[in-house]
Amino acid sequence: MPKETFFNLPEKKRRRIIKSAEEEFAAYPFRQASVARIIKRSGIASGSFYQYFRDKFDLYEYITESFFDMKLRRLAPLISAERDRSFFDTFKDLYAESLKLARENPRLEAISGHLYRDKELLSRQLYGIESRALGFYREMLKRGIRQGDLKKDIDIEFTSYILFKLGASVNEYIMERTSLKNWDMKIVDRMIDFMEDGIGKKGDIITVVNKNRR
Amino acid sequence: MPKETFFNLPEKKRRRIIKSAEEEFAAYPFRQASVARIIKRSGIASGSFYQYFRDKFDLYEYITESFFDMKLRRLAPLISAERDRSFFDTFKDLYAESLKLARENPRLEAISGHLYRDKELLSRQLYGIESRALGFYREMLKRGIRQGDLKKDIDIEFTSYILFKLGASVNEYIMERTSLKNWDMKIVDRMIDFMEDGIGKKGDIITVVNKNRR
DNA sequence: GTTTCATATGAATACTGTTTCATATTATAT
DNA sequence: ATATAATATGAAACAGTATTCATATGAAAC
Repeated sequence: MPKETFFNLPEKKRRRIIKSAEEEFAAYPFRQASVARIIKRSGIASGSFYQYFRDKFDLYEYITESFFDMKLRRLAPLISAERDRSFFDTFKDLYAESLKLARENPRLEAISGHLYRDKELLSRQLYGIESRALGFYREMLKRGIRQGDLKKDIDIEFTSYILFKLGASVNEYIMERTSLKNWDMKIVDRMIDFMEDGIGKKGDIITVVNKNRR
Repeated sequence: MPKETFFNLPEKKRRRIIKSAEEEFAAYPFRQASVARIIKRSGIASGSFYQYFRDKFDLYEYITESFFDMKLRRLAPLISAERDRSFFDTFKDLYAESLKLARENPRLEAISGHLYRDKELLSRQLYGIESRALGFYREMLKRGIRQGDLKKDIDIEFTSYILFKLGASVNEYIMERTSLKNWDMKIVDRMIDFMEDGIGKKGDIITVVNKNRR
């Protein structure tokens, strides 16, 4: 947490500092990001920086935590049990929303892109992002099985890990390409098809649709 | 490429240097790996280091390239067209072999683990590891479709990317856990099931097995 | 024994990095 | 107007980093 001094600052100055920091952390992973450059860009003295923040990580943590908080606030309503959507539809909703969020905040998205590639950072307790996300997927999978949307013999531990990583990869895939109209969601659909049915060609199949499928 | 001086060295010394370097690059990603520590551990003078290698990257490149060369030599026979194995069986063979390789060379495996997380390093021409691997998956997919093992409407570009990332993730998953007997291959089977059929529960299905399926 | 060549050495160089600290400035309260 | 507290400042300290270079050592050649 930044020091009180930082929060006492006039908003304009505070915003300028945060913006400079976001730019820096978007351009470079944490370790390569330079306090010196953040200072230069935001036009404050190096001494001041340490009046506002304990150290580089303090600022980094503040920025990323804020972003994840916002993300969680936006995604939480989508998994509410009352919505009565199938596992895969919920998954799609979550994806649509988090892609929208990413497009609205490309800087923050770039920052968390770096974060996801940094093992050491990922496992620092305060975040526990990886384990939080895994827990989240685990619960979704359990519900999916209860609802009859998923095979009931899947390895939850393994599958939650795979979905977590798959999600990050698809995100990267989309972010690295320019966005044409509706293109993002086409990719998401492809991923969900992949998750749901795989890529294997079955024999010639006659399917008797399960009645209570949502 | 290391300088000639390096290759003129007595084998024992050469091996000691390489071992120290491997330990360093296994413990730290490239940028954090320290030439000073490699020097200390291998007991050579800092000046000598630069008699042997152009710079830190020269040594790093030498180590990683050697590893990938070996890997390729071991995997290449498995994709020979004469083997007449299905797409998924080939995939499994490749996985089994590269896991064996990883278990035999944990240090080298750790090094390439770091490498896969480093975007900048991954895209340096000399490697082009990512694009090489993607090309490899692309060809496998095309053949899988020709053989009738895969759905014919898959997006090859997207799917090869996904398989590449999925492979790396599963590798990580396995490497992070202690190896019980046959446990590795159980995980690989799970991944292949996931790839082939997905996790979605179909309706009650009657399958008419396709006769020319291998 | 002397010359020649390859190799070995570690102090010195030339950074870039974060963080501290004593001091100056400004704002607030009395 | 004075005292007190909060904030601003940039030089300096400190801890690294990779790399260079002049010199020393050792081995082989003549």
